[in-house]
Order: sequence, then C-alpha cells, then structure tokens
Amino acid sequence: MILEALDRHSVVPLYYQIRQHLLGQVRSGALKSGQPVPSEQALSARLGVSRMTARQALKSLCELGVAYSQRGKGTFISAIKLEKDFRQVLSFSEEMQKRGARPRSRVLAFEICPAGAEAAEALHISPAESVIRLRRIRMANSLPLGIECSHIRAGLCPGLLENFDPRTSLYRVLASRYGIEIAITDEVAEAGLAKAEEARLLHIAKGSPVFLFTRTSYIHSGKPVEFVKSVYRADRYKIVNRLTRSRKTVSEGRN
Amino acid sequence: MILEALDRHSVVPLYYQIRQHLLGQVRSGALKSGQPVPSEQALSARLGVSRMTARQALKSLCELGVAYSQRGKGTFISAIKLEKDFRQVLSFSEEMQKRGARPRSRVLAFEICPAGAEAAEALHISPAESVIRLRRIRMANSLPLGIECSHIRAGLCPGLLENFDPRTSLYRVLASRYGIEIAITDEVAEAGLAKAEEARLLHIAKGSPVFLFTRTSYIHSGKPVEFVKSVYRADRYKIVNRLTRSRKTVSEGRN
DNA sequence: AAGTGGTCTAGACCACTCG
DNA sequence: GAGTGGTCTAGACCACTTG
Repeated sequence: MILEALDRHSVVPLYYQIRQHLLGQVRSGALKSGQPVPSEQALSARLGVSRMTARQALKSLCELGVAYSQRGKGTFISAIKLEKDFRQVLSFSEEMQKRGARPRSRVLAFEICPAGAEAAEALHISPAESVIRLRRIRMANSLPLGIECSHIRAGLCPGLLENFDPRTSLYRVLASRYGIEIAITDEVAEAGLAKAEEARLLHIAKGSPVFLFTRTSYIHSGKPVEFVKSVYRADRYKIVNRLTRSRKTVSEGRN
Repeated sequence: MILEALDRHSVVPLYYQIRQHLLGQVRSGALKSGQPVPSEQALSARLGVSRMTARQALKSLCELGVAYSQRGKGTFISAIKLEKDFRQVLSFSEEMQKRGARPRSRVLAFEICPAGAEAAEALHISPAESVIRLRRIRMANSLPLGIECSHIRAGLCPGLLENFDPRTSLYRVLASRYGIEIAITDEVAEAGLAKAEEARLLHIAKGSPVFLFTRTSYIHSGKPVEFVKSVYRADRYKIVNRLTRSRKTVSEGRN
C-alpha cells in the first residue's frame, strides 16, 4: 500500500515525510474523502517508525484540515476540499498570483510623517512619532481593486525610504533586509460607501459599496509593526473565511 | 514557582492541567507578555512529569495563541491579547451574549420548501429536494441587526418543523436531538447596498451599506448540512479576523 | 474481544541560540 | 559549553467504538 519512501538520513523529519506521502495520496485521488487513513499502529508497523512518530504525522495532517480523527474509530480523509491557507496573511502580490491575476500597484505617496492618532494607537507609539507612510492603488490585470495606506514604525527599518522600490513587495523587504517577519495580522472589515476621492481613484461611482479594512500586523513577540487602512471595491472583492466550531477542548467553561 | 496543583488521579489529562495552570498565571498577570514560560525540562523536573508531557502542555498553549516557541531560545508569552475564539463558529445567540448584548429573533418564515438553485449547489442536493427554510430578523438589545435565511436538508432532521421553537438555538437542537455537530463553516462576505425590503425590515434607508454573508456549514465528515444567506447592517456589524503568516511548515514549496 | 486514538513515560540525539 | 526546543524510540495503560 504505502511504499517505503522514507529516507531516514534526510534532514526532513520522518513525520513530515509521512505526512507529505499521505498528502500526495490525497492529491492523486488514491485516498478519497471519508476513507480511513492507515491507523497509527499500521503506519508504525509498516514504516518501521515508532507509534508516536506515526501519530505526529496524522496529527499534522489533521491540523492541515485534510483529515480528522475519531477516538476509537480511526482517522479519516475530510471531504472538505481545500487544504487551504485560508487564514494566512498573504501580501497583495501573493494573493493575486494565487488567483491567477497580474498584480500591479501605483504609488500615490511614500514618505515619512507623524503617525497620527489612529495609527499611533494601533502601533502603540505616540502620535508624533515618525512612521513610513505608503499609499498605493492596488490593481489586478490593470483594473483598480483598492487603495491601501500602510504605516510602518520608521524606527524599525532605517533607510527603507531610500532603499525600497515601493512597487515591489514590502513584506519581502521587511523580512530580508530588516529581519522583520510578520506572524499575525488582526483585521477588521467594515462595509461602507465610496467617498468622492476613493471613487475617482477606483473608477466607480461615488456611493458605490466598498469594503473598509483596518489591519494591524505583529511579529511573533506581539510587537505591532504595521498598520494598514484600505478601501476595496465590493464588486471585485470578497472575503472568504473558514471557521471551526470548538470541540469542547478549546476553552474551559464560561466562554 | 509553580505549585503542585497536579492531580494525577483526575480524569483531566496532565498536560491539560499544566496548560490551564499556565493559562491561569497569564490571566492573573503572574506571566506577562514577552516573559519566558518555564522550559520543557524545568516543567518536567518540577512537576515530575515526562518531558513529552510538559512539551504537550506548552504546545497546546502555543496552539491557543497565548505563547510561541523559538528553537534554542525558549517559549514566551505572546503579547497579543486575546487567547481568542477568533476562528470559531458561534451561533448568533452565542456571539451576542459574548458581546454582552441581549439576542432576540423575530421569525419571518419557517417552512419546508424546495432547495432552489443556490442552496442546492451548496448542500450538494438537487434543487427540487426539500429543505427546511428558516428566515429570521436578528436583533441585539431590540435593535435589528440583520436578516438570516437558513436552509437545512430536511432529510437530516425529520420532525424539526414540529418540534423546534424557532426562537431558540437551532444549533443546540441539531446537536442534541439529531446528533448533528457542525464542525466547519465556510463563509463568504460581500459588501452591498440594502434593497427596499431589507431596508424596511432593518430600519435603515434603502441603499445603506450592508454585509452580505453566504455561509455553508459542514459536519466532520465534510457533508454539508446548512446553507445560510444573510444581510447585516454595516453600521452595527463588522468582521474581525486573525490571520497568521505561514512559518514555512504549512506548505511544501511552490505556494 | 479486537482495534482505534488519547495519554504518558524515560530515555536519546540533534540543531539551534547565547554568553 | 550549557540550555533550549525538535524529533524519535519502544514500550505502557486507558477510554472509546464496533462487531
């Protein structure tokens, strides 16, 4: 059934190799939804790994959303299609490429200025402290999609203004040049109507429906590094989400 | 430092007791953001459990978003506030109670009818197959918030129409009476303008901004059980999300 | 009764970070 | 070099599900 595809001398962990192997079987259709994945004991025996390792492989498969475990019954392939990066922060470029569209941006402003009240609160700095402000029109296949205005604490990335080409990926530069890796983004989405300037920039009628986003991004330690306000055309953008219902294990009561 | 609060004869798993203990220290302020959590070795030695058990406790703490681990350095309390149920499906009642509002509903329709094209596609049934349709105005503190129209495969819950009081919690009845436990909800949110009927029911002007939700809920096996379309007032509702950026482990390349 | 996943132990080696 | 988390082993007992 399962080939001996394990490389015990690889730097790739065994449980990860097993997971990828099973993932391949799902992708190829050899394992279909509802079907049981080999049990922990079976994997352990067949592949000559300890049961804990087999277990870790199955658990990580479940964390991907590809499978689910039932005590006393087994582990089964989930019918739900996308083993998806639903809740991943994607940069605009990444998101567009994934959807098969050509991303482009037009820079409206790229400057150092005081944070102002709203950005200051989100970034936990004083309103007078300097931020790098980058305002761009985001386009997919040359059609305007939205306007994004990003604020980054200037102290975190000295020289960004001089060294960054604002038409390229901000996240990539933050990571490679300054070692700033975004770990979490909190996002608030509201629905509203396009104001006159926004409508003009987005090529829609004033009063058209739009999404208003407010995003704050944090590095792993929890320190906020970026605050973004955006306006997106509602006729060309929607929010897709996947929510899970707690299996009693998440909270301890009262919630 | 850590009290011997472990009950080795409890039905509650040791790792879970340890996690809750650490969670308590975070809540009480004894462990603050940025501070290191006791290491796996330290917990293991101090509490007399194996390192794997201590490890499992720390791992589950990280899965809650309360802490994060760094190889070679340690595990630290995350500064990001809510150890939250961000990604949880909550029923309307649960959500409102959490926000401290009194939930109420007014039933507009509660009937059996053919699924129709849109619901049929989401539920993977034929458009002629019967569904139970429940249309309600959702209110918080007596103010109308939104209109929800839910479609449930009639075959899954015989007698629901006679036995369910549509002003109470649908999810609770599905779970207790029919053993249907919602595991995952896929949600699409769009922004739009209120139509005449919607505006009247929601007490807003026609053309006011609204959220349009389309939700499909699945049980663990992936079978779809409920399809909901809703319209929510944008001035009283917003979407809050937390996104994480992949730590290279999630996908295997090309993404 | 047999098989499953959930928990737990007491070790081990490794790569990594930091002083 | 000392400490940390990441992986792995070879066992064990348990609760749960199913025939």
